[in-house]
Amino acid sequence: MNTNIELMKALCEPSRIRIVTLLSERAYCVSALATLLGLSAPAVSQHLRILYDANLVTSEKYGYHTHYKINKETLLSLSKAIAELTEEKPDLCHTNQGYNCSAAETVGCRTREKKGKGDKNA
Amino acid sequence: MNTNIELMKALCEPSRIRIVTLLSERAYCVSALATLLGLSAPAVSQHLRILYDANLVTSEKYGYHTHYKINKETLLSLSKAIAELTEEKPDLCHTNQGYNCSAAETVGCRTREKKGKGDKNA
DNA sequence: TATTTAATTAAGTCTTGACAAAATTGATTT
DNA sequence: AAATCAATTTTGTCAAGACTTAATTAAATA
Repeated sequence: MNTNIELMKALCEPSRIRIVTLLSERAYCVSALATLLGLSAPAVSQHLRILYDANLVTSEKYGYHTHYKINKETLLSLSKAIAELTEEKPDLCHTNQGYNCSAAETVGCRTREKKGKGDKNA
Repeated sequence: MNTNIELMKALCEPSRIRIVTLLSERAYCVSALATLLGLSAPAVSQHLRILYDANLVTSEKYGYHTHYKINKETLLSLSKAIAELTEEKPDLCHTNQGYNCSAAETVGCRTREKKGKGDKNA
């Protein structure tokens, strides 16, 4: 079993997300992925090792090649975990390790500005 | 709008996953999160900036404090995108940028070993 | 207006990890 | 067995980014 943090950490890297996306369409061998991604085979192999350890892909050897596939079960469990973050929870306000943040009454407010949006210069 | 890669990159950091998990239970101000996570307020603020830019959280000022909440819409869209990776796709084998990996016939196989599992020593 | 408080930004350090190149492993084929 | 080929592991470099402290900003209250 994997924690969601392990899964997210494994998936967080752009190249690895691309690998998983490619593997969601079909199985590929290492050198195929390397060509498609424009990376060296060792680099891809290292990414696959991380995805494999996180149970996000499976591998099988066929002659010279090793084919990698996504592990749908793990991806679905991650998807579910993320969706569950949006579900209503019981109010744990006072039980949270001694920290009791004052309530969020609706008073005047001003939201944070997006970085780099708007006030570029004049 | 955010690409899934942007979202995953924003979420990939352990502290940020913990922040989102905490915010999934209730809104918190920056200093509350800093206390709960054992980090400095600037560190938390920087994480929140990244989550905010990725549309994963929203913020509102209440008096001295700024309350942060998760953005359920974005989390659900990410959850959906991950689930969609597991859906069957049409075979794109030959259209993949010129790379035509040989088919994956079922032959003898041997799977990769988990790192650190098993052969620790004698 | 001066003071106080929370949050943000800036500056600098230090760790992590992505990548390439080289060396190694393991298996297939002649 | 020797040659060949894909994949992995090893080694080293370099950049990205997480974090702290210090400085700054912005708002609320006296």
